[in-house]
Amino acid sequence: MEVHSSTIRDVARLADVSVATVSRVLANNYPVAAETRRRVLKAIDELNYVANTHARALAGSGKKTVAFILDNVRGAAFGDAAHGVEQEAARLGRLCIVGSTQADPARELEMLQLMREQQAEAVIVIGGVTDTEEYRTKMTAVASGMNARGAQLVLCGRPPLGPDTPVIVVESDNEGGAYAITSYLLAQGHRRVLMLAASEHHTTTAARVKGYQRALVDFGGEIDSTLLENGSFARSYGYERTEARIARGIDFTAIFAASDVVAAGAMSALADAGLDVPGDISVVGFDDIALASDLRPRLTTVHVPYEELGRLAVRTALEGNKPDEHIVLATHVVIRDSVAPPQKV
Amino acid sequence: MEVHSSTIRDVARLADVSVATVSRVLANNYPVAAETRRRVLKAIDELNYVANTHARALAGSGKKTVAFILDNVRGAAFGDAAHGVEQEAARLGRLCIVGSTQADPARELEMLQLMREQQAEAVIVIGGVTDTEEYRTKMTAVASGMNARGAQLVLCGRPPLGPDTPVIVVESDNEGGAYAITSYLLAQGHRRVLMLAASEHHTTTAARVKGYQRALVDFGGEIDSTLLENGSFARSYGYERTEARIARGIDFTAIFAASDVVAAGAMSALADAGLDVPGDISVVGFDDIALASDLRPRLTTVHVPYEELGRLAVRTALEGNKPDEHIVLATHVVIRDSVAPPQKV
DNA sequence: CTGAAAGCGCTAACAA
DNA sequence: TTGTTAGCGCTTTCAG
Repeated sequence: MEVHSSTIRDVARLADVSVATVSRVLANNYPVAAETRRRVLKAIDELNYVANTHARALAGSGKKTVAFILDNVRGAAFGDAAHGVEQEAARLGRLCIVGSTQADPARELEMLQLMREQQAEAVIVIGGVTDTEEYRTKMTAVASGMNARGAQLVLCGRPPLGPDTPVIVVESDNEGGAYAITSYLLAQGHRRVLMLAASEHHTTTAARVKGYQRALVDFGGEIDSTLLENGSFARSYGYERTEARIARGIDFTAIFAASDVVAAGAMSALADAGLDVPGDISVVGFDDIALASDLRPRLTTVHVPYEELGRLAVRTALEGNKPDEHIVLATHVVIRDSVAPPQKV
Repeated sequence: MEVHSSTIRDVARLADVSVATVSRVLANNYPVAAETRRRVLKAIDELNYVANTHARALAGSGKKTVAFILDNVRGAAFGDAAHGVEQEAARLGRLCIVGSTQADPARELEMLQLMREQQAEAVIVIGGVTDTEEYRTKMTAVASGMNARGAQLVLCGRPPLGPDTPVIVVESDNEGGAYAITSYLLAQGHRRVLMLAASEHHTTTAARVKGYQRALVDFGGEIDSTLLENGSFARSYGYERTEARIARGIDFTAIFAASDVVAAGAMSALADAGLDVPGDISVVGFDDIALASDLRPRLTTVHVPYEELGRLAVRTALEGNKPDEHIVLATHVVIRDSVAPPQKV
């Protein structure tokens, strides 16, 4: 039952004016006699007329739109970033289009293309990525293509592509945060810190691992590769890997989880094994999502300003003037209750 | 630096064919000589051509879109629903547009209008609402208006508007869930259950309060209005109100928070006051978001299938055939560790 | 203050 | 297999 919806012409006919006049009362940007305006408004109301954005956009007017693409709308961290994007876009009078990719690179490219077709003024890609040659090539092409038609690609929480690529990058200092929290653990006396990292070539994880290792080295220790686990950002990974390490014999005094969610899983496994945090084992996370303060003990972690990241991504794209700006937001350690000096052996 | 982006005509010129031919290779729905196709593809590539969705939509083709509107992208529960919507929309080949309203009714109406202008095939409004006469009137008008032009309004997690209104409703059984979990508390021996509800006329809260009170009455008890608090769905409300009640003297043995997030706040206040859960006070929540299993003790709560709610909203709107279907998904109690029989006095 | 008419970029008959 | 052309619904000069 495809109903023929009423157009501006129907309104014009009913109000007995020209379409131009209707357009003018709609846009409210041109003098129209009060009586005429009234008639037009009445007709609009009677016909339940709703303007067609597509026609408007084609004719060169209409609201601009901002698009954002993320792995998954659910993740608390990305949810915060999405919120920042949405907020700022609304503030600047833009509409938002979203797409999620389930971490599938092919789907990411597909969404990117879709967003470009939508004539998005800016497309914001949120979250880390597995860095491959192919990814860089394709993304660089997208960036140039968008730039050529006056649109802007923004990488949010992901490193730059390379020199001279017209892409705005807004990320947080993952390496610095990891360095800081590892140092904190070290300063408390821990020497064997198990790191529960995500997949190896994922940019976010890579930076966090790098900070962790740099702290270890700077502190005069060495890097024990058996203390570095690779997996994912899932809670279940934190739980299972911790459980397995416990079963194999505990050869660490602290756990550095690459995300708060993974930390939650680890803490849960520790509790199930009858181990006390931080009495027996200390645990730290990364992200500082709301969950961190609800865990018991409350989780010591690295704060990442996700919402601000999202807001800045939009603002820089829409109001900035450099198509290749690179912003790095600071992260900082938030000390709560999940760390204590290691037990005497 | 508004760059003139290339159009289908530019491609046609470069490939030395007509625009129709270009359109045909793009749509891939009509025979085109291999050699011609190759030339066109090459031209597209060279010009970095991206089709214009608006023009496509106007000409009567193009991807359909589904829009969804929620209070706030951050909330875990709504995030799950949003995820369901996004997933299902993608599966059915639709693009998603989002808007958030910050619980401002005026903004909700505004977004609704915007979504309609976008020619959204379905507009899904997620989350409860403060039920007023004005809300019903306006929403009913929107529903009819959309229906008249073949679009569908869907209320997700919000009750129906009234008879004969062409709006699909997909909600969960809030009253039943509240009844069940209150009964559970009662069966454990609790008689004085403090309910931390949100704002009074909010549909979601109202249903939960109703279930709570019905259980009380069915169990032969009476309703003590001093045990019903009204506030919001915020964590801070849970914390502060609990803190205040403790200070005033504890006259309850269990707390029923209207959401898990509020329960988290309450548990935190309890812990800070040196009270043990469930030793001293039992606590239950509502929603069963991921947080519930991370709290210590793990929270006994009512499971609400948010993601499924979102998925169903899309599916029913796009594939259903009744423009006024009303679906109610069951909820159920998830027993974890936050409830114990009340202490002997 | 109002109207007529020329597009915006694309699709889909209809011709060839 | 390819080209020509008439719109899709709206905005916006340019003329009254």
